[in-house]
Amino acid sequence: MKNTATLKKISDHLSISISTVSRALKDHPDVAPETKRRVKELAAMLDYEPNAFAVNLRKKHSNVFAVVVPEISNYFYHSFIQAVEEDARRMGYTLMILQSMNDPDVEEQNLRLCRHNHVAGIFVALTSRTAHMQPFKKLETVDIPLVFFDKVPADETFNKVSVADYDTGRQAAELLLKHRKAPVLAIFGNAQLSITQRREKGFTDVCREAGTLSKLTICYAEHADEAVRHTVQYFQIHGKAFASVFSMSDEIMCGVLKGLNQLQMKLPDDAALLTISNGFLPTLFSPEIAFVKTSGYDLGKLSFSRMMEIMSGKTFVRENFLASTYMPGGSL
Amino acid sequence: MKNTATLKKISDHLSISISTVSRALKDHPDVAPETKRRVKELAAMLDYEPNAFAVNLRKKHSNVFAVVVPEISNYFYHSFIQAVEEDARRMGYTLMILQSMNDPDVEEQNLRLCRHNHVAGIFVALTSRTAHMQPFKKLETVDIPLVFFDKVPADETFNKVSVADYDTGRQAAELLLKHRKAPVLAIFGNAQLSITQRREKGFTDVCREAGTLSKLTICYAEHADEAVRHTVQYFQIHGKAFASVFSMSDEIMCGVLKGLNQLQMKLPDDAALLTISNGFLPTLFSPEIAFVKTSGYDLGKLSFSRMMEIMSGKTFVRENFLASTYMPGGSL
DNA sequence: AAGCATACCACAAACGTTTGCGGGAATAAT
DNA sequence: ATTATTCCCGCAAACGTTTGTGGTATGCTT
Repeated sequence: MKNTATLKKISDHLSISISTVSRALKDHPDVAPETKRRVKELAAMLDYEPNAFAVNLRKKHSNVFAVVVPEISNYFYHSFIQAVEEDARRMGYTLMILQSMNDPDVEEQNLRLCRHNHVAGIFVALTSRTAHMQPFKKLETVDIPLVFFDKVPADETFNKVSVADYDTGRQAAELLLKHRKAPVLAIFGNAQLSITQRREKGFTDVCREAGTLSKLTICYAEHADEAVRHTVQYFQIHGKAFASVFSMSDEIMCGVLKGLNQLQMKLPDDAALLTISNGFLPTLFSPEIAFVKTSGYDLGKLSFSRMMEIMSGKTFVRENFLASTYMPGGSL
Repeated sequence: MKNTATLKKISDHLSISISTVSRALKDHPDVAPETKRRVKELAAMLDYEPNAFAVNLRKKHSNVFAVVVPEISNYFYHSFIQAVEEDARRMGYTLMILQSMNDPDVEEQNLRLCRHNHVAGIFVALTSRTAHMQPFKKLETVDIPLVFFDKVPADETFNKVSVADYDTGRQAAELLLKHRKAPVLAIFGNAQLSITQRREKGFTDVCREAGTLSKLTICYAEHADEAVRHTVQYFQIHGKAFASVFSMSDEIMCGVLKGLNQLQMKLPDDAALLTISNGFLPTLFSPEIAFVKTSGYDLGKLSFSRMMEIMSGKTFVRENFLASTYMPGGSL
């Protein structure tokens, strides 16, 4: 506590001024090479580290980025954070991770915290119930750069980085058609969400273009157990006529698997299964589930580089999209 | 940027001194009620928030806790962090999450960062390869409280909170015996890890006490695919004589499931399955896998309250243990 | 010898807050 | 009327750093 090294202690010890010590440590041309050497030597010996509080107070901003996500217990956000953290560390920044519990109020509270700590920038994935963008607008007035990812606002004036959901939906449909897996039962998530709408549009567009729209059955499941019900019911109603099931997310996929299990149906012979996933869960089952991979990790890398661009003055607003890739599995 | 409210602005506006404003905002008895009212009113209007940098510089410590884990992509640490984050927020603290990539060097670097940012306290789960405790000792000299969780050091002088691994192992064995599921194939993780050793000891102790040690077969798997191999091989060698499989972790459980699937064996009739888990994965399968739950969430709650105790001066060192609970599932 | 540039360094203000101390005015006690 | 007490409030130092400004040697040019 008492023995933490400061500029003052070094300057006293060397009988030079604080400012000279400060400049010596950052190789300012105004200080003699010999002085620099002595200062650096003593600093190393005392294990000196600049007091972050003082530096921040002086510079008026800190070197921490904030990541605000609806919930941290989510593999997608996990890998996103992982990617951002890697780059942040490399650039000398640290990360502050905040979760909104999918509650707009908590989200706003988190933003206050960010402002309050003068973070260098914020990566945010919106709550599904976030209605007004006012708190975010406020951040721009205090010069805190903002990058939205995954769950992004409709507002045109923000920087956004998101998964190319439409293309991902197309990709999935094309795969199923290529494997001749029609008729198909497609189970999507909450129909209100834009992510659902975009993926569904991509999926159906391909079916329409291929003229197989009549062989497509669509339903929606908000939770895994709802997906179980749909799976069981649709297969029984249609007399097991589906050649495949498409699932929009990990959660739905788990439900489908349980449903098929109840029906005593085996993958991939009794029915094929294709899902969209970030890549962890599908490989746990056997056979492994084929999926179109939306990489949180890649999204993190992209977001970070976008953040850096913004901070370096490239201030034009834009939305970036990230492509998905197919990961084969025994279920298809 | 320019229009952020400060004590000075408020004091100028009200023609009183900065110190009075400061005291008024924190209900210091030395300031008149009427003055307090006016100050608070103006502060609210200007949306004043104290500058965290200045406060920290003055107070010489920040209100952020650090959590240092080997890797964040782990459901157990996830739920731990979740729990800590909840309590931290409630107490006005924020969280800084650092991952060590299971690399002692990165771990040390993270600790430097913590010191450098004068965090209020650190929760740390050690890397599996962390050898020397020197960097941790150093933290105590600068008065940063430390709570180890999950992966804790052997050193007696640290505060530790961990899962009661021995008891958890016992609990699992007792359950299997109670359900008359001997003979049993028990698959553990890396035999070098203390967590493995404690769980195995608990498990075998129960078998020994019950006199069923001869019906117990033990093997070790470092990864999921190794568990697959073991499952397949042991069942074939022993002519499917096992009544049940015990798995020490989620990863092993996934391997066992794949192995049983290859063998065309169905749960729970052809073999029962019991695992130790934090509670997410076992419920994804059907039938759902029975497990003994080691709650990262509960561990987080316990760790936080321990941290608070330490910070409030209860400085005696000790190790706390957290009990596990049985979660029934169709696999047993 | 006078002028001038160069190299090196110290002074001091500023960032915004907290807090010990002291002082003046009003009230109460003697 | 004098002293003691209480109630408010301001002064100023401190936390550790960064940075503009200015100053003093030294060497160099005419």
